Order: sequence, then structure tokens, then C-alpha cells
Amino acid sequence: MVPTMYPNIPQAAPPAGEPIRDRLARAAFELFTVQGYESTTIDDITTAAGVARRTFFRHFPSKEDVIFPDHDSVLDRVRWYLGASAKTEPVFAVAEATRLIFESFMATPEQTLARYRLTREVAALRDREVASVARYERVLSDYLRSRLPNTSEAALAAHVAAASFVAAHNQVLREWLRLGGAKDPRPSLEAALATVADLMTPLIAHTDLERSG
Amino acid sequence: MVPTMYPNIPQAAPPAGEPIRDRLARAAFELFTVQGYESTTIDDITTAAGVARRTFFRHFPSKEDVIFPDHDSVLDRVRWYLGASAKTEPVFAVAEATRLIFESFMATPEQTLARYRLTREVAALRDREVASVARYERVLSDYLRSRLPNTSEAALAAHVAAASFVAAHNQVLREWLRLGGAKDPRPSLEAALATVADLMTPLIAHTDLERSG
DNA sequence: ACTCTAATGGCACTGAGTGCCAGTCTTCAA
DNA sequence: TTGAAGACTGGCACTCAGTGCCATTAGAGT
Repeated sequence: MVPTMYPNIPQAAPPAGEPIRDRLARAAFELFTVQGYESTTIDDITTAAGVARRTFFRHFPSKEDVIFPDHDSVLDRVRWYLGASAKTEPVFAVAEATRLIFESFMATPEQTLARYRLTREVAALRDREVASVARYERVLSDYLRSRLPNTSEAALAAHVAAASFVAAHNQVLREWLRLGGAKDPRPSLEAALATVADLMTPLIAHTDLERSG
Repeated sequence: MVPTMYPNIPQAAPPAGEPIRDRLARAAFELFTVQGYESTTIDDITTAAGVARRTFFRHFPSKEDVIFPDHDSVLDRVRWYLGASAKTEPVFAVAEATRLIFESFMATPEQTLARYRLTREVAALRDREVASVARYERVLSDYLRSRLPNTSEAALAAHVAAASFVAAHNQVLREWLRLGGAKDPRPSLEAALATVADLMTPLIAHTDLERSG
């Protein structure tokens, strides 16, 4: 039998502590910021991380995903919270859901800031970010629709309210990012949420006459 | 000298009337709906259209773009209109801009409907659509910010208002699409715009005390 | 030592998108 | 009529993202 010529020689065991997924993400961030997103290949990333090219796609479905947080798990948390808010005032529940989303960004401020710098310059990443935000908006509007009558007025109110909360969220987050993460954005978020809630409560209530009286 | 072996034999002249760009778009639409988006290659499209593969990318920057209308020209029209609305009531101008966007979809109803069916099933196309919408929202909020004081309250109001108008637009459009383009959506659009305008006018006015008071 | 499982390495392949140049067609001027 | 210039197309070669498949390795449990 032909000897197998020793493939798969074990790599010089890397830092040994950090999980491969984190090594890949860190290497990608560094390379993207140093030499740009487009001109960084998967090979560059995997070489820097000391793993095989194929391994990258076992941890991230695409090159874009490597810089984004785990939106799916945040979405699950938001859905779970809203699913348990069947008796809460709808506008209040959506405001709290918006807080949950915001806090998921504030959990890793440095990464959020680094990602912001990249998304400002790379159109593909910006579009990806926008798509994620749209998914949050969708979850919020689905919840509101489930709490309101099945009329086109209620559907309109649900979408407008969801879009407004998301817009408020984004505006506060962007302002914080623009200032380089200087001061605590939570007071600004609370003010924005209060403004939007005051605006949307009568709109929502008006479509829900049974509840509002 | 070596004879050049007759490359580039002229194709059997196709329908001869329709521009190549339209032939490509039509072929792409048909193939996408029949055999799916992912399983249709650029080769399939160009073969069906009777042109070379390279020609596709001279008319469309990517496979996704082939089904989308010319958003850039619509954006230009919207920007032009808003640029000429320096003295119009801001909320009124944004409502009119939203009408412009809506009418650009209604200009080619069949194509809008066909695109909707595709975007419902293909995630990549849905994300692309969302990104386009975000660009419209951006134009609206930029205009509102230019008409308001340079405060964070005004910025918040601008983003919320822009998002609300876009959400109203999308909701009316989606409802029309869901019904297969049955009845004229313009009355619904007017009602939605009126609702949002009534909601946003005091918010905008409040951030612009100089003008309102 | 053995088995089972999960993760990785490596290879081959498809397909999108780009750069480059040669050939074609149209237009306009001489 | 000729020819020069510009715009468009065909064709080729190439890079790179992403996938399928299988061999290999490491670790846990028996």
C-alpha cells in the first residue's frame, strides 16, 4: 500500500487558549482595518489565525459575518421577551425590547466601535448591517400586529411604531459611535425612547378601541 | 503572419429591436421564476439572451442588480425635488418625496410584482431591497436635518419622521403587492401619509421653535 | 486498546466578478 | 470613398468566495 505521505501535520499549536472562532474574528478585524476589507482574502485571515481555509467557513457562513455579533441569539432573546409580554402595554414592551437590542451592542463596546469604522467605509458591510436592523424591526412590528386588531390601520401603526423605535435606537447608537464611545449613551436612549413612546402611544391606542375604551 | 482564425463571429442577430439590457433583464426574470435564483447562473442568462457572458456585467454590476429598477435615478429625482423644496413645509415636502418613490414603483407594476415574488423567497434579494429602502430613508432624513436646527432632538425627530414615512410607504406597497396588484393603492397611500404627517408635524415643529413659535 | 464523536486539514469544484485585448459597428470628417 | 475615432461586444484568463467530500486527528468514554 502506498504510504499516505503524512498529510495533516498538526499545526504548531497556537496560543492554545483562545478558541479558533475568536482567533479568526480578531485576525479578520486587524487585517480589515490595516489593509482594507476587499483586499483581505480568506486565505489572509486563516493564515494569520494559523488554521486551514476550510475551517473559516465552519465558524462563519461568509466573509461578512466575521465582524458581526451573533444577531440571531439577540433576536431570540428579543422574541422570547416579547413572547412573554402578552399582557404588558404594547408600546412599553417594544421600548423594553429596543433597550435589549441596544444593550447587546453595549455589551462589547470596542467591537461595536471597530465594526462601525468598517461599516462606514465598506458598502457591503453597511448593507449587511442594514439588513440586520431590518430583522429587528420586523420582530417588533410582528409583535405589535399580534397585539392589535387585524385592520390595515393597525398594521400601519405597528410598522410606523416599530420603525420609529428602531430609528431612535439607531440615532442614539450612531451618535455615541460618532463621538468614539465617549459618554454613556443610556440617558440619551431613555430620552429618545420616551419621545417615541409618547408619540406612538396615542396612535396605537387609536387602532385598538376595544382596549383603549 | 498567422491568420486570426476569425474570432467574434457575429451572433445570429437577435430580435434586433430590443436593447441588450432589456433582453438580459427579461431572460433573468424568466429563469429566476422558473428554475430559481441560486440555480440560475450568469451563463444561463446570457445564453438565453444570446449574448456573451462578459456583456452581462457591462449592463449590470452584479447578478442581484438585474431585477432591480434604476434606484439611482429615482434617488436623483427625489434629491432634486427636495433640493428645490427649501421653502416648502418640511413634512409636506417629505410626504411628496415619498409619493415620488411610490410612483416610481407604480410606473412598472408587473415588474414590481414579479420582483416582489422573488424577494419573498430569496434572502439575498430581500437584503438588497432593504438596502435600497435604507438609502431612500437616508435622503429623507438628510433633508429634514438640513431644515432643522443642529440639535440632537432635531436629529432624532428627523430620523424618526423619515423612518415613519418610509414605513408607511412600505406598508402600503406591501399590502398592494400581497393582493397581487388588484386595486389602486393610491388612496391607501394618501391615508397613510396623512396619518404620519399628522403625527410628525408637531414633533418636527417642536424641535424648530424659531419657525413654529 | 477500542470505539464513537466532533473538529480540523486538504482537495477539487462551481460560480460571481474583473482586467485586458481584439474585433465590430456607427458616426463623422476629409 | 476612405479613414479615423469612439462605443459596444466577444472571448480569454484570472482571482476569490463558498461548498462537498473525505481523510486525519484529538478527546471522551468504555
